[in-house]
Amino acid sequence: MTDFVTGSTHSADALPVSAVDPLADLPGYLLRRAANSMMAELGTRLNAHELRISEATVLLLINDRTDLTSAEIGKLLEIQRANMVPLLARLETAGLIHRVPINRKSQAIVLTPHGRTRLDEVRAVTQKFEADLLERIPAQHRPHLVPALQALLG
Amino acid sequence: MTDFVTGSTHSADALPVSAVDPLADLPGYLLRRAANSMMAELGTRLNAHELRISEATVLLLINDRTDLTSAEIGKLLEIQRANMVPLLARLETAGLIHRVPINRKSQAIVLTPHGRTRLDEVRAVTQKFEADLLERIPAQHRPHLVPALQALLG
DNA sequence: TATTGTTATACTCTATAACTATA
DNA sequence: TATAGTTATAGAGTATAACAATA
Repeated sequence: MTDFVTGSTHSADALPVSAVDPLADLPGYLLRRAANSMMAELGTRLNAHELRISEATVLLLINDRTDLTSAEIGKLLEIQRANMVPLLARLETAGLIHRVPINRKSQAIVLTPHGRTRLDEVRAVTQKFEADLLERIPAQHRPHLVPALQALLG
Repeated sequence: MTDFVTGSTHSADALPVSAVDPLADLPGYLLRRAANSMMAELGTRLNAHELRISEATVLLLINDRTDLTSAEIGKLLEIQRANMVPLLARLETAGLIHRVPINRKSQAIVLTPHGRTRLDEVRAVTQKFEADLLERIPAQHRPHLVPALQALLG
């Protein structure tokens, strides 16, 4: 059998992970491995819609807002101002967003009609993904994940 | 005040994160953000010891084992065989590991005496880091984090 | 035939410094 | 003075294809 996440092929009756990998009980290490696995999975699903995770995240954040600037999106998503430039350029080239001048210095990033349609696809993908992710977690631990992760963010 | 993890400067009495960031309740999104924040923090701490996270992880895994090959380390840590090459080259150049031939095809990766000394430093850093990470999580959620993350790995 | 170690390459995310134009 | 948008660049992690040598 092949593991859904890791792709490893240990049999089900093998020793616990920690016996073969002494790091497998460390929360920080697990956090990185789990995030990498889950983001690889999400990336694959979004790739079918020709979007990167960062691009889909921007679409979800903008939604119907018409007041967000590039710098504000970056702050909310923890993306450097400089790194927003190529990201938004790709979304603009794909016809998913357009720029509405606020003044001569700032411009709002707004979804185009096509962008709104694509956002509906993104929402379907991410909702399915989030549901699948939660289903992998045993019920008794499930309600604790979001609060625990939020605590790590401050 | 500046947040330990995110570096953001929202005041303590601000609206809940989900009010300003509609993604803040999604477990997958939180998983990525939390992992990024924590790994940035760990990276900074290890940087003081001139080690990357991946390098420190390899040292922790090898420990006192003398039977691990590059390919096996890669499988355990989910690092591609090809990406192990520069990683081990850096550790070898730094005098932390050396290679012991197993046969004419394979070679074991083993810590040097200096590597063992540096591993002790790494262990101190990572144990402190893991403890700090857990302390950030409210007590009622704390015991659920590791099992939940392990479930995401398979 | 399958695996080990390796080279080469490329993509993504992330980070910093610096510049301009405007608030 | 501070901020918005941008350019350029670099570091780090990750991924694939391909090769020679050996199990």
